[in-house]
Amino acid sequence: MWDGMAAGSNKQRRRRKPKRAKITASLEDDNETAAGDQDDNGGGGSERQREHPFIVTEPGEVARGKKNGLDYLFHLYELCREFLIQVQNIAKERGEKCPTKVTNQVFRYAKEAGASYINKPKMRHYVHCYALHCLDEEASTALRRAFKERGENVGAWRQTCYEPLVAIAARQGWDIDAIFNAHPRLAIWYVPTKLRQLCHAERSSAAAASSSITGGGDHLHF
Amino acid sequence: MWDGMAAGSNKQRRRRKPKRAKITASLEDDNETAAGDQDDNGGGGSERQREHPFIVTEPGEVARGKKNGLDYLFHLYELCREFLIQVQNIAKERGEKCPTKVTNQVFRYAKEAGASYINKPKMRHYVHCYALHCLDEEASTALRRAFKERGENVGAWRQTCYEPLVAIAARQGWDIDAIFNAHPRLAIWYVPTKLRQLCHAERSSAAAASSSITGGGDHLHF
DNA sequence: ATCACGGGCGACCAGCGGACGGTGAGCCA
DNA sequence: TGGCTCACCGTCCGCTGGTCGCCCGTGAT
Repeated sequence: MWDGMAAGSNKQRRRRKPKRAKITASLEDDNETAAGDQDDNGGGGSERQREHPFIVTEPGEVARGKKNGLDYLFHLYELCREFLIQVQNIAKERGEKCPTKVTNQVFRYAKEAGASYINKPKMRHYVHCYALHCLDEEASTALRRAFKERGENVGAWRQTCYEPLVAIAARQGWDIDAIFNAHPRLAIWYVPTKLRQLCHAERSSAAAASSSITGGGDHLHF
Repeated sequence: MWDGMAAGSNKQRRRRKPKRAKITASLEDDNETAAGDQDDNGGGGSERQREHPFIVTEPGEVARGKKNGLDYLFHLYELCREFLIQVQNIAKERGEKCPTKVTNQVFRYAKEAGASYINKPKMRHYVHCYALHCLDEEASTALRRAFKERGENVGAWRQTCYEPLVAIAARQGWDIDAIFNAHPRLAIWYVPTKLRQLCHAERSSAAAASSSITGGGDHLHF
């Protein structure tokens, strides 16, 4: 029910050139890659090319094997906030436009500062998961435990995070932007398109249901 | 002093193709072009192609000849606000991202709604003049009267509007963005780059002057 | 009628917010 | 060790915000 909605309705196909670059080489800093990361990275002189994939963990749990846990994911959002604050301070000092959100500029700054493990597609991908963590930590924790127990993968957990957020929006007049903006750590993140669409769709069907139940005087009122 | 600063410091030249299109034809609506406009538009069957240029007028004064007055200019800003509100209402209804500023989308909407006399370069050009009108109507009126009396052209008046705004910023901690955002009719307009630069330059030189006057303990403090 | 002035706004550009899906890391058998 | 699952993030795209200066309307002569 929370999957596939408003996902395939976009304009056209893209992606026409594979164009593999494959530069490799240029060994990175390599040391101290992740929060509480205890893996030895193999032991050869290889450089990390991607971050380890996330797995569903409960709060406080360290991910085993070549994986990262969700505490680390949420920690990345806090890091981005700190980079944003630095970018804001620099902008104010220079009398330039001061960003209020995590923009491309902030991702660029983070990369230049050596935080190469932060990138835009990843952060945008999990924004709503972080939102749930901010807005209802109890519910977030419960969901993490449930999905860990069932052995679900990260994609399944991520999809399911939409549901409680829409329920929160329902309780607060469906204004998901206002909900984000009211929370100091969340206000700096753009509301994900899909979350906004889900809220809108749910509001519409909720309104339709209630007007068909009340049975008149409310529907077709324009 | 208020002219030429930070104006020629940009990256490179542009404009490589004249490429005149010159479509002409396609007669427009033509009737009722401007607020209080009493001109007959020539009498032939010609269509208006540009708005009449602005001249410096005092409040309440109707521009003579083929000119528009400043009351009309400021009226355009109010119109844009109304178009923004309509765009916001449509966006909320559809569950789409809701603009808080006058964006390209709003200018496009205004044009589609028949307000072809509204366009982005014009509105952006005079934003700081409208800002002065909003923030200190007395000072704005005084400036208009002075420049009208002296027979100055619009460009000269426009340039001079920066000065009292920088003075206002000086009194309020130099935060021009905060000043714009605190005013409900101004908050929907982007702060012009040049105004921001002027505030920054003036703050810097004011700080330098005060630290050299106090004569020690305050300057070179980093 | 002609001319010089000056400013309106068409059209441009760097970079933005947003999205997709091919590599290739990773785990299990 | 081979295979196959799945998600990380390089790379794209439609636009945005911001700007410049050409063209021509305009009033004086």
